[in-house]
Amino acid sequence: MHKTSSSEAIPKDLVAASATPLVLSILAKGESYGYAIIARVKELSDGKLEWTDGMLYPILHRLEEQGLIRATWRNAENGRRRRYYSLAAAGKKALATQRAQWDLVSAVLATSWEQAHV
Amino acid sequence: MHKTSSSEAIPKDLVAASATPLVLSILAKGESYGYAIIARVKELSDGKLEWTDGMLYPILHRLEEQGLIRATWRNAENGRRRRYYSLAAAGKKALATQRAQWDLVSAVLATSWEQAHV
DNA sequence: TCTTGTGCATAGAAGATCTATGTACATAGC
DNA sequence: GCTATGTACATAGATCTTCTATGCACAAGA
Repeated sequence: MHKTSSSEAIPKDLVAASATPLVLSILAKGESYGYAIIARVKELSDGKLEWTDGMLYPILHRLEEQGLIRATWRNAENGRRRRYYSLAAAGKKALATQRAQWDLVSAVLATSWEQAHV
Repeated sequence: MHKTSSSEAIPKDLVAASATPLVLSILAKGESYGYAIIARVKELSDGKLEWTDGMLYPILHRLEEQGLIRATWRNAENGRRRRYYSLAAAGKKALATQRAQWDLVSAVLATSWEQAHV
């Protein structure tokens, strides 16, 4: 999968801010691997969020390095080699923290929007 | 106001992603100026979000350059010179767009969290 | 006159992102 | 058995952003 650009895109900073909690929460449901995670994000967002593999892998590597997720190589039924990721204990905690932070900021925005009658 | 660091902070990327819509929505309620915006953010977040002036002004300059907000120098009652900002028409539109984008991403996260039983 | 608080400003270090590009192999079609 | 396509992972480094550190100015109070 080598895709480029797209129109009406979600701003980069928003994608960046949501990427980590989204990956963690997907893995919280059970182990998965790169391509499947991208497909899952697309599915969850009704096709509105389309990640590229090039942006996901660095995130996975970073999360692994931070000890939030664990990875193992395994062979899929179809004969392909895949790197399966699963949530580590630290990742579970991080997910809870990040969710709280996201909710906090969302609440602040909601209040401000309300008062501005957006 | 020259403040440094803080503990248990909201991640930078989340602050960055929320900063623009937050500033726009504050200005949507009526014109304001740098220091007051910072105070308003602190108030809205119950003290949990504390922006520094150093991070806000570049954002204001960028938004002005993008034509989303307008600025004028004026003297406050206290004799101080202040730069008052107000929302431009383009800013109103941008705010609506950004709100929709934030809500979309929030919904995706919410779905994923729900399924993961976070 | 010193300190504190208000108020705006910016250079540039530091850091993050992600595009472009690469490899590899399975499968299907011809 | 050749080619195209899709799956799957990987990463260098250009590019862009962010924000810390620092500066200026002035009012007011001590």
